[in-house]
Amino acid sequence: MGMVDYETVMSAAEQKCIQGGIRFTKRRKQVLSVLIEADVALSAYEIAERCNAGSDSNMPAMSVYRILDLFQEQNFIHKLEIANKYVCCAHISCSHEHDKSQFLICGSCRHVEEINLCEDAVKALQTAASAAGFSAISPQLEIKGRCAQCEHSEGKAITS
Amino acid sequence: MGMVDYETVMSAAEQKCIQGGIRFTKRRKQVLSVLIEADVALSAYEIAERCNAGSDSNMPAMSVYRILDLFQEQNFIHKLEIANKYVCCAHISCSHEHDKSQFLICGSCRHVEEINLCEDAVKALQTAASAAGFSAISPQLEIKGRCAQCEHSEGKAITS
DNA sequence: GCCCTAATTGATATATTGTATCTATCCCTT
DNA sequence: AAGGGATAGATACAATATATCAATTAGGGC
Repeated sequence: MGMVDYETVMSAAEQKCIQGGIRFTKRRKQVLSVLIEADVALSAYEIAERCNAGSDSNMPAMSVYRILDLFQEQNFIHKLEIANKYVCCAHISCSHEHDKSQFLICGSCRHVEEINLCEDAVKALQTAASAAGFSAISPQLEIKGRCAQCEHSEGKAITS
Repeated sequence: MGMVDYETVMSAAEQKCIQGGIRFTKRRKQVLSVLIEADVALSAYEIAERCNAGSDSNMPAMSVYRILDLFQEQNFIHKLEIANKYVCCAHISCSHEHDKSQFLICGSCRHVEEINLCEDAVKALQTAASAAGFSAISPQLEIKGRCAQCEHSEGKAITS
C-alpha cells in the first residue's frame, strides 16, 4: 500500500486478532506483510511466491487461500473481483467502521487506490440501479482506469 | 437477454459480420443464440454446455473462447470481469455507436442489466478518480447489487 | 507441567477458468 | 479446380480456486 506505516498496520491487525480470539500466526503475518508492502493487487499464488522469495519457508498456495478468507472476514483485506487479486485494506488501523470499499484499479500497471466516493456519486449509482429494478448495490465498487504515472509514461489503451 | 427480439439481433449480427468481412458460421450462431436466450451471464464452459445440450453437436470450450474473443472485438458481447462471465450486448441491433457499457449484476441470481448512467454520475466518478490521481476511467463499469426478484424471494446478503 | 481440545497448518486431489500451439478443414477468389 | 486465408479441431498446459483429511500446534483447565 506504500503510504501506510508497516508497524502500525501490523500491530493493529494483531490487536484485532486478539480481540477476535484469533491467532496472529507466523503464516498470517507473512501474508499480511506481503500485502502491506505491495502497491499493486496480488493473486494468491503471487502472494505465496513473495512469501517464499529468499527464505527457507515454504508457503503453500492453499494456506494463502485460507488466510485470505480469514482476512476478508476480518476486513483486513479486500478481494478485487475484476482482477482475481487481493489488496490490503487501507483502513486496518482506523478505529471506526468502514462499510464501503471502493477501488480504482489501473488497467496498465494494476496499481490500486482505495477511495471514498462522495455521497452524491453513490446516490446517483443507487438511483440508476433502482430505475433498473435493483433494490440495492454492493458496498464494494471496482472501477478500472489509468493512473497518472501510466498516462505519462505510455500511450497504450486501457485494457477494459 | 429476454427483452430483445431474437431474430432482430441475429440478423443484425449477421449483417455486421458481412460488413466486417467475417463469416457468421454455425458455431458462431450457436454461441450467440445461447447468449441471446440467456438472461444471466454465462461462463465460457456454461455456453459450451448449453450449445451441446440436447444436440449431437460437440462444441469444445476452446472454440467458445475463440468465438467470445471475436464477439468482443465486434462489440456483440461484453465480458463481465467481476464474474468471469459473458453477456450479449443490449445494443447489437442499434445503429448508433455505444462507447460505454455499464452493468448491474445481481449477486444472488446473476441476472444482468445493461444500464446507462446519467452524465452527472459518470462525472462524479471521474472527479473522484482524478482526485486519486487517475486520469481516466474505463468505459466499462460493473456494479454488483441485488435485483428486485431476489430481494422479494430471499433474505440473503449480497455476495460482494 | 500435562493433557485435552480446538485452531491451525500440511498435503493431496480435483474443479474451474483461460491460453498456447499445431493441424485439419472450409470456403472464397481467381 | 487450385491456392490461400479464415475457421475449427485437438491437445496440452497454465492460472485460479475449492474440498478433504491428516498432522501439528497452541491455549486452558487440572
